[in-house]
Parts: sequence; C-alpha cells; structure tokens
Amino acid sequence: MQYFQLPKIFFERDTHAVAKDLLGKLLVRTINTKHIIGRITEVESYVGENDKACHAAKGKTKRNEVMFGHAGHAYVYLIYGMYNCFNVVTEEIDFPAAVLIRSLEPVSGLALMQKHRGGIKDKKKFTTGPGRLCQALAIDRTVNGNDLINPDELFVADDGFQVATSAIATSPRVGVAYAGDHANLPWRYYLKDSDFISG
DNA sequence: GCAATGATGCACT
DNA sequence: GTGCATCATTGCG
Repeated sequence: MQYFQLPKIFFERDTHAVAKDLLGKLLVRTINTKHIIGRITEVESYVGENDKACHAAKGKTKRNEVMFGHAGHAYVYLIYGMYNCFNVVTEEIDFPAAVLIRSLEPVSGLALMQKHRGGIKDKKKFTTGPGRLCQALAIDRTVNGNDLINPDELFVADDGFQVATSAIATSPRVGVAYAGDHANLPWRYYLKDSDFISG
C-alpha cells in the first residue's frame, strides 16, 4: 500500500478543519515490525479552555498537559478505569485542543486486532468505539505524548482516499451531557455511509 | 432485540 | 473520596 505521513502543518490548523480532514485517513500502528492499519471513520473536536467538555477547561494539569503542547502529538488517557482513548493534538502550542478518534474501519492487520480484542469474531466490533480501537491497535498510555509526525510506533497517513464533503455527517458529541451549553454543539464528525461507526 | 449493571484506575478536590 | 469523552455481560421479553 502506498501512503505518506501527514505533515505537522496538517495538525496546526483549526481543530474542526483537522477533524473533518482526518476522516478517511489511515492510522498506522507499528508493533515489532508488524503493521496494524485502520481508516478513520469517526472523530470529535475538543477545543480550548472555553469548551467545558474539553479536559483542558479547568486549566493545565499533569493529565492534560500534552494538549497544551505541539500539534501532531498523541494524547492518550484512561477512562472509566479500563479503557484508553486516543486523541491527536491540534493548533498552536499553549492552545489546548485535540481531535478524539472514536472509530476506525479495519484495513490491515485484522488477525492482530482480533487477538488484541480477545478473539471476538465480529469485525465491526474490532475498532468501532474509542476504547475498542485502542485495544485493537494496542494503544495505551505509553504512547502518550508521542510525536505522530516523527513516529516510532504510531502515525497518521494519507493514501489518496477521497472523502466528499457530502459524505460527512455531524452530530452532538457523545458522553458529555455535563457540559451545559457545549453539550449540544455538533462537533462529532463521521462518514455517514460507513458501517464502522460507534453509534 | 433492548435496558440495566458491573468492572476498574487514575487524576483531581 | 469522587467522577468520569466506555464496553461486555446479564437478564428480561
């Protein structure tokens, strides 16, 4: 498969633009020279200290400091004690914003994904959901802060796959009802014709 | 099929 | 001690 890594400037733009442009791109995980690849089908934007649903809304902490750092870095955190969530940091340094990757379409390394997911048979459940895709690609907090532009283990790539603007749907974000006025913002983006959406 | 529940770790107050 | 940007399993129809 032919593809090229996305450059840093791709991630230094407006978070919503980055989120929409990430749809259809490839997430490539390298483990012991083996590749696991998924196409991004669903994302959410978390933007700045004014966004109450964003972890950075209450200022910089040890947990979220990666979001205040350079665009194109991985922000991985643990949720509900058992699941990791994978984000890509966007925009300028000291401006906390990121795109949460919620769902992927499996492209390559299906057998390894299945193994990481406990041997389940339903391919649609390998990577549909932020906790699931991290399990399938063996993403945990050891890659938190990794530079996805100059990666050792993980990067985002473009293989020329074209996504029509009309194929992108939006909706309110998931699991953020506590965020008041920010809970209903349509900052979730997904490919409406894909079978690989977390729902 | 669907709703309810339990598992579980870490950062933060 | 509390509260999560979740998922798999159970128990019901």
